[in-house]
This record gives sequence, structure tokens and C-alpha cells, in this order.
Amino acid sequence: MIDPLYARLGAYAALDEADFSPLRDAAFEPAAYDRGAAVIEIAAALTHVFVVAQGWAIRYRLLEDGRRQIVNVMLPGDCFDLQAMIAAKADHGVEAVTALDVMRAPKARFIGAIRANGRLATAFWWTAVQEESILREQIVRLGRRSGRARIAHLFLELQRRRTLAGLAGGDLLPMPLTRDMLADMLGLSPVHVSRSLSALKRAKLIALHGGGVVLLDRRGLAALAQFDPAYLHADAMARLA
Amino acid sequence: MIDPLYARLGAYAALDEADFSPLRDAAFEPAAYDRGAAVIEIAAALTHVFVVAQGWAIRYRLLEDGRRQIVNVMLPGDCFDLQAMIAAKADHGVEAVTALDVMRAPKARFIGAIRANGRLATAFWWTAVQEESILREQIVRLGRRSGRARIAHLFLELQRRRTLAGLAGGDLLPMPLTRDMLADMLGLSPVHVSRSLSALKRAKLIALHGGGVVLLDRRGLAALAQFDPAYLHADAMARLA
DNA sequence: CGATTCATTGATCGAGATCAAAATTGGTGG
DNA sequence: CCACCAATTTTGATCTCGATCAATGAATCG
Repeated sequence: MIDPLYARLGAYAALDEADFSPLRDAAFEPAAYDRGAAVIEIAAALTHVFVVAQGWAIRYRLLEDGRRQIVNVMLPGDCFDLQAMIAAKADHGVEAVTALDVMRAPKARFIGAIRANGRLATAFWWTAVQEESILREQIVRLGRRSGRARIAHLFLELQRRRTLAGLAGGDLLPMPLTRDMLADMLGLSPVHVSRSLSALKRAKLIALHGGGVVLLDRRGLAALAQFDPAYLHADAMARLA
Repeated sequence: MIDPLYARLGAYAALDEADFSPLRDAAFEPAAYDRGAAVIEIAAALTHVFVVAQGWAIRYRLLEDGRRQIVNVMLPGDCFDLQAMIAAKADHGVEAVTALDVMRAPKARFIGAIRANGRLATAFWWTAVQEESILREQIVRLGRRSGRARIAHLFLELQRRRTLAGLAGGDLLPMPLTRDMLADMLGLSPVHVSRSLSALKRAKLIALHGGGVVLLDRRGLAALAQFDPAYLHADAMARLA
């Protein structure tokens, strides 16, 4: 299924079922990866464009000394790597965080599909613009926020992205990322992530239940993280629809 | 003049003068900004696509408490904001670091120009892919490198980008960024930037002359920064040409 | 030359890293 | 259902890199 994508793209542009038929019929086919599996290997040839149908994935780069920086998290509805349309090799890896279902298209066929439909092309352009916006936000998070604020900000961003993708959620955010992954995402040590999460719990801003985070006090979290509610062009998107 | 752009785009795709004529003739017109002037205001409408002809600019976001994070530096040959093609409002500001000459095109005319020439469109796509790669590198720099390594890495990146844009340079890198700007770029305090620069000087890795940096020991800098020489798809670009 | 902006240096403080051990969680098989 | 093993998380103690505050020193420019 490509329904999360449908929800995402539909939020930016007025698309109907007919616009999607080239994707369904010709370009995309399903694939599945186990938890922890490599979806794209660093320096491997980029052959496909992917859309996440279910599960989470991370995009990361490695340093020579073995340290890792996670660049972004991919949620259902997110597509990657659109750069495959033009770059030959991956400068980063993609790994499944949970069991992962994707739809994937060989890049030539993907290009054919979006050429056949201008509105679809525009919608995919939007996802690329949004991806860039997400990267910029990650830069600000790493450069100018404290450990606790980074965590709070990431949680709020993920929740917003899930909402935009039509994955309801209310105040409950699934959290399959381990402490190590959060650390590699936020530029912190796993130990400090653990301590900062405890502090957020003590402050009654969040609660942790098994594999999920409860956002107990969004206003408090947003104040701590200086989370910008206009983030992700929500208003500009609406105007385009 | 749009020659730095010509050098940049020419590095990715086989373009000749004729490919550029739609840009020269119709779309782009020159504009100039004083040092420190705002080129794009945060939250302002995005009306133009820009190409830097001469000078440096920074792209930044502000936090509510007044702190600033510089997201990227724009050098001659870089274009911004391609997102204007699709996003209505800027989620960040752009400011001239030096006196700045640009070529700019109203977005409708820019879109017309690249529609008229597929090779040109591909070349601009490349610049967008590269911009994303630069943002990812900035994320790794902020997340997983020490202060000194961040500085060394940034200098090596800027030098590489200048080389790709045909702005020779050898081991001399102009450095119009103030300590405050470097701090806002690298997620450090200005004081610490100053101290770290002194440390790099003491280690004979760099020297500072007036408004420029001399890269005395590139191998040493690359080792300290774990600078990846394959960075910026240099090989993949060559293949495409 | 003052005046303003920018850079360096010194002293102190704190957020987060590191090392190491203990406690939980979760999955597996008896 | 329980016992066990591996992976993950939490907690404690100590150390360090980089922040902050404050003063001094260049440059640059009318």
C-alpha cells in the first residue's frame, strides 16, 4: 500500500486517485526489510526510489573512527532517495529501525511516472523541499539547543510529521529508536540521553510506556525546545492545495 | 556575469554557451547588496531565484531567544532559493557577508527558462542535490566533531567548493566570516572559536593573514577533521558529464 | 586621532562525556 | 509459567571541553 504517501502528497496538492495510477500500476512494487537490515549501503549504487509504507528507517553517515551521525528519520509516507534520480552513488546509508515495508521503483520507471503527470511531479518536488527543511531544522537543533531541548524538539517534530502523514497519534508517539540511536541522532552520548529523558519525565513533560512516548505537556515541551509552530511550511502548503 | 555558475554547472553536465542563453537573455538580471544587507528576510515571500556572482552570503535561522544558527554559506556559483519554485515563504534568512553581486530571476521566468532546456534543468537539479549533501555534512560536523575539527572541516569544505566553482585558490582561502559568524555556523561560542583557531595556528595547520586562511597542512587538517575526500559526489559528477 | 567594531586573553563554571557497574527488559526454550 | 541469556537502560563517580563573564588589545573608519 502507498496510502501514507497518498496522505502526505494529498496535503500539498489536490491529487485524486487518477494521479496515483501511474505509481500503482507501473512504477512501484512492494519490498520488506527486517529490523536492522540495510536498505541502502554507503557508497552503493542508487538504483531505486523508495516510499516508506510502514515502519521507521534512519539515514546516517559514518566517520572513519566508527562514530555515527544519524541525519534524519524516515516515517511512513516519506520518500527516499529522490537524489537517485540524479546521483549515482549513496553518500550515506539507510537502515530499517523496525520491520519495514516499502514501495520501490527503479529510477528510470519512477522518472517516467512523474513525467506523465505534472501534478504528481510537483507533489514530489514538495517532499524534497520539505526534506531540506527538515535537515535545516536538524542543524539548528544540533547547533543551538541543549540536550533536553534537542530531545523535546525531536519528539515534537516527529509528532508533527506523523500528523501530516495522517498517522493520528494524539499525544502518543511510538518510539522505536534506542538510546544509542537517539544519541547518534542528537549528537549526545547514550548515557546523557538516558539522563535527559529522566529529567523530562521528572518535569512531567513526557512519560514513557514500553515502546512509546506520551507528550504530557506539549506547551511545556514547545517552550523548552523553542519549537516553531510554523515549522514545515504548514501554512504555505495549505495555500498551494 | 554568471561565470561562476557556468563553471559550476559545467562541472556536472556538458553545457555550452547556447544552453545558457535563456538565462542570460531573459531570466536573470543583476543586483547588488551591501555588506550586512538582508537578501531574503525570514517569513518574507519568495519571489526570485538567485545566483551568487561575487561575494559571500549566509543562510540562517533565528531562535526566539535571539540565538542564531547559520545553516550554510553561499559562495560564487551557488544558487538559492530553488525552493522558491514551490514554497511561498522563506523559513530562513539570507544575509550578505561581503558586498554581494547576484543574478536574480523572478521565479516564473526562471521556471520558463529551465523548461526550455532539459540539460539546464538537470544541471540545476544537481545543484539542489549538492545543497542537500552540504546540509548533511553540516549535520555530521555539528553532531559528531570537536570544536577544532569543526573548524578544520569547514575550511576544507569551503576550499573544495571554491575549487569546484573554478575559484582557484591553492592553499589560500579568503575568510570574510567573523568569529561570531563562525561560532553561529559551528555551534560554538565566539570565544571558543578564537581559542580553537589559535590552537590550529600553534599546531602549524593553518595561518591567518588579514582576511584569509592559509591551509598549511591539508593532510593534517583532513586527519583532524576526518574529512572525506569523496565528499560532494566529485566522482559521480564526473561520470555524468 | 577618538569611536566603533572585532579579536584575544584570563578566570571560573557547567553541561555533557567517559568509564564502570548494576538493574531492567525481552525473547527463548524447557 | 518460569528460568535464563542477551541486549538495553539506568545510575554513580569523575573528568573535560566548551560556555560565560569580564577586561584588554588590535583594526578600521570617519
